[in-house]
Amino acid sequence: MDTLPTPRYRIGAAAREAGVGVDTIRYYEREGLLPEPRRRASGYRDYDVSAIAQLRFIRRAKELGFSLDDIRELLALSTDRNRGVAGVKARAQERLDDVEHRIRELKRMQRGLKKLIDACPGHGELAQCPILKALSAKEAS
Amino acid sequence: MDTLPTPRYRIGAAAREAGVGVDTIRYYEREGLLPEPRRRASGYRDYDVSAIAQLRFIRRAKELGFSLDDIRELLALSTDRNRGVAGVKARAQERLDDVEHRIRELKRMQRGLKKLIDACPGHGELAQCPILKALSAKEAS
DNA sequence: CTTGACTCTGGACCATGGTCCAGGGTTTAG
DNA sequence: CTAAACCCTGGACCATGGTCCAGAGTCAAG
Repeated sequence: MDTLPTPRYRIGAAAREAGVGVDTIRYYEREGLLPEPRRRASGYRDYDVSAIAQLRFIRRAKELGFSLDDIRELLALSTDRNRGVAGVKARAQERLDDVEHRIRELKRMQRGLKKLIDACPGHGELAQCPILKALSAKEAS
Repeated sequence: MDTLPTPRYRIGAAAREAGVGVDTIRYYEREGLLPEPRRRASGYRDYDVSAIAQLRFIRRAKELGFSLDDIRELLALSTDRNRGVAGVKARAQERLDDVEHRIRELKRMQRGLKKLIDACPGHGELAQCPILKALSAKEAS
């Protein structure tokens, strides 16, 4: 049996499939996050499913809090036979530590804000507002 | 008894007191986050404790996740006798909602990352790496 | 064969939150 | 009196992550 022709995408279709903008794709290519795709005779970029997958990878990684720099590195590791798996795991662990740190920070904020909101009657003199008091804003000059 | 002379600060001292940079203070002033201070005969900015307090307010609010836009609004509310207290409380509530939303998002990331890390042996074939698999990165072209 | 939708390139532009610099004047310690 | 440390202004510059534009070529439907 002969292989089915794999689907091909022009940039617009690829963008729709991956849920990103056309300009974003070209931007990622410039930034080295996406390999340069084949070109059609017309000069149009010609993507296959693996490019779509990589775009989704980038999107998901971004959702996991990776910066584009992080992602570039992750992609590089994914083609490095030596440092590969261990490197990827280490990156992921770093990202997890970072995420957990951010959760702790946000919980601190949450406690702070809750305390202020609970203490605030929501009416009355500005001078009595515990939120402003706590933040101690004053006019100068 | 006569009033004690209130302490006065030049921009450098104010910056040290508030824990921000000199350029940052001038930036906040340009952006309308800090009132224009008095000037000395020399033209030097002349701050008092309330300006220091306001700088600390800005710093703390930023730590609570407020953007400079948010903070500008908070400062405006704090001088608005009508919408004042209720407005401030509402802003704080919005910020709390936002913080809680971000905590939920980060916990989602945390679960995702944990699952990947636990599944990854840390060695072996790249092709077998569950982290890369999950993110489905492939080379195109 | 025309029209509209799509694509190309190179480069400008956006918001955010600063940071740095040049070319001056001021203040203070020794 | 001088040198160091400080301050002034206006404007350039930085990273991040895109977004938009002009002017030109390509492609599909009717």
